[in-house]
Amino acid sequence: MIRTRFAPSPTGYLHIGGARTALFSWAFARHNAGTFILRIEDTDLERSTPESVEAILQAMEWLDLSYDEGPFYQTQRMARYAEVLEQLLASGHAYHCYASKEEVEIMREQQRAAGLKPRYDGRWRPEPGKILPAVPADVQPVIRFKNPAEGSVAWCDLVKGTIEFSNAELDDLVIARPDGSPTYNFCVVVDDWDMNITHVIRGDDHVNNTPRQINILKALGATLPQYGHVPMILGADGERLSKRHGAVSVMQYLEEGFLPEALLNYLARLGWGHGDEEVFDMTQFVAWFNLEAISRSPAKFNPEKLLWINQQYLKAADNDRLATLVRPFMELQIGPLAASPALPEVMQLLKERVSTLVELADAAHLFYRYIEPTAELLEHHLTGETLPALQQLVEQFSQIEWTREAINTAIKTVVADSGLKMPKIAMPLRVIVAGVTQTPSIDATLALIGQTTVVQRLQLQLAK
RNA sequence: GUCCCCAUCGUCUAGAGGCCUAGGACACCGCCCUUUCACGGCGAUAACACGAGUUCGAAUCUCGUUGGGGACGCCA
Repeated sequence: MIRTRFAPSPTGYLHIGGARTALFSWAFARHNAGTFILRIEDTDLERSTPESVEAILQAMEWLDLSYDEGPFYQTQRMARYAEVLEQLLASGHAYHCYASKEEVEIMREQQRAAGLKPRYDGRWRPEPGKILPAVPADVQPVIRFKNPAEGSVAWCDLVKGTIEFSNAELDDLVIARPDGSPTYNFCVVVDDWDMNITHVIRGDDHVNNTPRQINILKALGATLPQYGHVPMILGADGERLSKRHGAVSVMQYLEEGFLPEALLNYLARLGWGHGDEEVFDMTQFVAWFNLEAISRSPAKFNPEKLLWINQQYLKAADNDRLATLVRPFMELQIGPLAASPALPEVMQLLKERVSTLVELADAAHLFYRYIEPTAELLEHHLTGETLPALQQLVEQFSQIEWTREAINTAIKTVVADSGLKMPKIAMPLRVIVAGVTQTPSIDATLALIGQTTVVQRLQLQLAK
C-alpha cells in the first residue's frame, strides 16, 4: 500500500512550488490507489500561525487536492518526539552538546574562512577513549544526532537516480533545542516512520536533508521510505520564485481569475510531460502520472502559458458555472447586477474571447451598465454619411422582433441600401450602444442588451 | 568556498544509439478568416552549452570544462 504525504510549514500562504509538490505527491498516491496524507509542520512556534494553516487548507481545497488522512500537526506529537529522543539517547545514537550558539557560530566562521564547508566539529561527541570537556553548570544542552563517521549514504532517488553522500560531509545535527523541543529533520523522520510513509515526494531543496534523515531512520531501525525529489520552480529570471515575481501565492491566482483546473494543468506540465499532451484534466493526469517522467532540471514559471491554458478551460467551461464565478468580480466593480440579460448567455458570448475571469468580468460590464461614448469616439465614428443609415436602422430596430437573426437582417439591409461597408455601420453602433469599439458580434451584442435599451440609446444620440 | 543536483528552440517539453533534415505547446512574426477586438486555420523564425572519448553510427553512453540551481541554522 502506497502512502505519500504533503508536509508544508505554516509560515505563510501555499505557494506555487508547494502546490506543485503537493500535486505530484497527491497524483502518485491516486495513481497507485494509495493514501495521501497532509501533515502540518508547525514546530517553529515563532513563525507558524493559525492563519497560515487556514490559508494552506483553503488553497488545497480550492485546488481540490483531497487528502485521506490528516491534517496532522507536529505540535500535537511532542510526547512522541520526546519518547524517540530518549530512545536515541539511550541507544547512544544521540548525545548532549553544551556548545553555545555563539561558540558554534565562531566555529562556522573559521571554517568558512578556511574555505571549508561550515559544520559542527563534534567537540561534545562521545567516542571511545575520548575525554569530553567539563559540563558547564549553567548551560542547557542541545541534543545532537551522532552521525556515522565512516562510509556513505546512498539512495536511489525516484526522480533523479542514485545520489550518494559521504558521511564525512555530514555533521552531527541538532535534533532537540535546549528547551527539549525537537527540530525539523528529527520530526520529519519520526513522522514519516510513524505514519508509514512509503514514498517521500518533496522539493529538491530537501536533497541535502535526505542523507541525514536516512541515517536517523537507520539508527531507529526503521524501514526506509523511497525518496523522490522534484526540481524547484524558478521565476522567469531564473531565480528562485519569490514575491518579486508577482503571484506566488496559489490563492492569488483565484483573485486574478484563474480556474483551479487550469492552474493544476499548468503545474502538471511544469517539469512533467506525457508526450505532446498539453491540455488534460486531473483524471487523465492521475492515470498518466509517473515519477520517472519528472524532469530533473528546474523549470521556469511562464505566466503566458498559464494564461493560455486558462483560456482553454474558460472556453470549454459551463456557462452557468462561469456566471457564478464571474459575478463576484463584476459586483465588486459595478454593484449588484440587473436581472437581464441572463449572465450565462453573456458568458456564452464572451468566454472564448478572454484569458481570465477578470477579463471576462470586464468584458461583461457593458451588458449591465451604460458606458457613455466619449465625444472623441462619436466624432470619429459618426460621420455625415453614416447618420442617415443609422437613422434608418433605428426605425427598423424599433419594429422588428428582437432576435439576433432579425437584427442581423436589419443591419444587412441598411448596409445594402446605403452602399456603405459593414464596419461603417457596425462601429458607430458599438460606440453609441456600448461606448466602446470592441465588442463581440454586433448583432449578438445588441440582442443581449435588449431592444428598448438599444433603441433608446440610438435615438438619444442621433437626436443630438 | 565546500557538497549535492542539473544542462534540447526565448519558455515548458518530446526524445531510452540509427525512426532526428530534432517533434509538440506557449510567446513572437507573417498570411487567411472577419463586422471591431478576439477565437480559429495555415505558415515562418528558433535549440541538442563546449571539448575530448566509446561506437560503423551519439541529442541520447563516459570523462572533463563551462554555465545554472540547491544546500551548508538551536528555519522548515
